[in-house]
Amino acid sequence: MNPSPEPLHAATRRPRRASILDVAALAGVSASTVSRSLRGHASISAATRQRVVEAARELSYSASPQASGLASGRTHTIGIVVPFVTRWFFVNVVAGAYEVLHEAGYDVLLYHLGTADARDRFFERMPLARRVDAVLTLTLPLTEEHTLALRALDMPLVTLGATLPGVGCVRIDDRAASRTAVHHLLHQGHEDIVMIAGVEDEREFGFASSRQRRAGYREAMESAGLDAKADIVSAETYGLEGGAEAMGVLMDRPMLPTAVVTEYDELAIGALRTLRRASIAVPGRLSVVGVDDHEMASVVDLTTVAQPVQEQGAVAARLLLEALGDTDGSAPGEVVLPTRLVVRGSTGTPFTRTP
Amino acid sequence: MNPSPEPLHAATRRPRRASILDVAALAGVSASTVSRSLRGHASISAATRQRVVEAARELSYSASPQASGLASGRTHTIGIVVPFVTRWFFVNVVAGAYEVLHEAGYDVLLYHLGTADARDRFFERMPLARRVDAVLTLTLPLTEEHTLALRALDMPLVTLGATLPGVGCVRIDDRAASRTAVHHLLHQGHEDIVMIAGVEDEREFGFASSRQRRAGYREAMESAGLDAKADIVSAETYGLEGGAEAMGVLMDRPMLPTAVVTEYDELAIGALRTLRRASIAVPGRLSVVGVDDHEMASVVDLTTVAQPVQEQGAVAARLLLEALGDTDGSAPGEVVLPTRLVVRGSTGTPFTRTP
DNA sequence: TTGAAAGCGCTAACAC
DNA sequence: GTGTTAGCGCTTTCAA
Repeated sequence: MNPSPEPLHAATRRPRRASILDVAALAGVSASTVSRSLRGHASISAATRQRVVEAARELSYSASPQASGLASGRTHTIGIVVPFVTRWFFVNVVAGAYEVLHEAGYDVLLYHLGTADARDRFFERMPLARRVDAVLTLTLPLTEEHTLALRALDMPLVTLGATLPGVGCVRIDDRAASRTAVHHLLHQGHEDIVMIAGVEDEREFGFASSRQRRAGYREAMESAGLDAKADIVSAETYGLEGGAEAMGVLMDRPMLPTAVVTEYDELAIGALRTLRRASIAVPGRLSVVGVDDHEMASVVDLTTVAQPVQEQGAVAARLLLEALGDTDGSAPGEVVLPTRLVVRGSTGTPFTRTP
Repeated sequence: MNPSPEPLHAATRRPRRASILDVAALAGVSASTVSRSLRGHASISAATRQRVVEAARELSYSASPQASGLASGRTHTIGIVVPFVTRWFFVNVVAGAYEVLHEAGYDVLLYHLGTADARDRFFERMPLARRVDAVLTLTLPLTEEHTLALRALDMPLVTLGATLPGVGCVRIDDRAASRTAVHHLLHQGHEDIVMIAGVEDEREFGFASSRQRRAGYREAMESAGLDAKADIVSAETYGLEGGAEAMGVLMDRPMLPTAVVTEYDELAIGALRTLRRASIAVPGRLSVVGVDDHEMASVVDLTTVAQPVQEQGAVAARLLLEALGDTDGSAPGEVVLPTRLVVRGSTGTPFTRTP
């Protein structure tokens, strides 16, 4: 083994990256001219710019974001704050936003705020300050203090899946989505329709969308004159396992409903697992419908109300870029994207004891 | 509508964030003392530090990462480079790494390099330079030029799922994982075992793990004296749809094998969807086994070889932190994590025409 | 159209 | 222990 892994033709060590001065020297101009040329300022002669660009290429120069950020006050970075980094919905929203932001030259700084405590700490210390130019928050249950801290940042802000007064927002109509799911079951003749909804811990998981979807379920039941039958089982944990357990709870009851609607697909998928293991026929004995159109919905043949996920991320990103362009804080819009029912094999006519 | 959304009690506008000088003034010390106190330098009297910390809290001061980065040469940011942002494996690796890095005070900058072109552009412009302190690359097929550019960065580097000579690496034994899957089928009496593997485009998807898993399959078949039957079908696209289509291709052949092993679970899950739609019994007519233990594997009852995913991310992150601590470039280790067979309901004894 | 000079907000080397 | 003095590598007035 060679104790010194460096080649002996020294000078190769730490090939200090070229600075703006190196480029300036090579192009025979001043640093300011380099700066302006490279950022496409109008007031630079084509010839000069040409020389500068070539010099920069020659030295593989690109400006230090740190330095230019410090000098200009812009970071060219967007912060995205998510409650779950691994869940299908969030992952896809981030992916959608990422593409748009990256295209526009922005880097993405990801913050994962999985617990209410993490959120409290985060908004207290506000690591976003001076690190990003704008913020996208996903579906986070925010307290008064959180939103105040966010506003104090005084930078473009867009929320996704949750509304904040006066803040740009992208979402679907969660109530309508939920109603659509229930209506589908009603049309098939179901009356005993129970909802499996997400964790019911306001501080930790108080997602606005969750409240809305629960409300949508109740509305649909009510408008069908089935208020008395409306019944919501809350999952104990987020995701698949939560749905699986909730279905177990439902099965322990004396009477099984004929249909279940879930707040989101992962709950439905978990429920389907429990049903399969218990050999309960779907949709023969029980129909199941979700909301999302999760990638795996097609695999388990789940009927669901599809929402555009990557697109929501993309739209949110564009809203942010728009706000970043304006100097005046033009009215931040609210964009509501459409959902649509996707009928698959997990729903059918209700089970009856004596057909 | 109020045309001026600002409160009239002016002065609230843009409450310039406190700088280190403000804190220094309030605490009655110099800027350097503030800097040292806040970063826990040893040579500061407890009393002074106390005063500084309080002053900082009072003004909700926290250092600008831009400025401190520029001055110190460290960014307190780690770059993670992934080929897919939405795929289960990558998402979970990122999540595992994120927790560890975040805990250690590092921010995470995410780069998505979905196509070979994107990779070429990325490594040419190297936006990582001066933006991060260390880099974690996930399973990327890297060309000579890419790795050179990466090395020229001269910062700690760890790869996950792919080995790079002289670079720290975290992975599983992909060949062994694949062999385990095949052995499981062999033990059940299968001989007609076909592999469904990922896209076979070296430039775009030439993942090392893919090559290794294919090799493992061949080895296992060979050591069972079944070389002649070894047969690999490559998917056309990455993920579920790829597996679904590949299974379709397989079904169009005159003879269906009795078992299929896939390179990773999403392919297996896609294959299962195709099989269900074609009403081909699993495992009655065909057994299916994957590699990963994807979250959904339990839902579709898929037998698979489990690998620890978040843990791989966490281990990689720790390797990075270690390298960041050392001043000498101590030998970057290679960590190989164990896999284990998880038997579920998608595998069974081979189908025979005349039982 | 270009250059000189003054920072951006911090940290680090050197004094004391 | 603590303060002083230089920068880190850019952008941005302000002049020319």
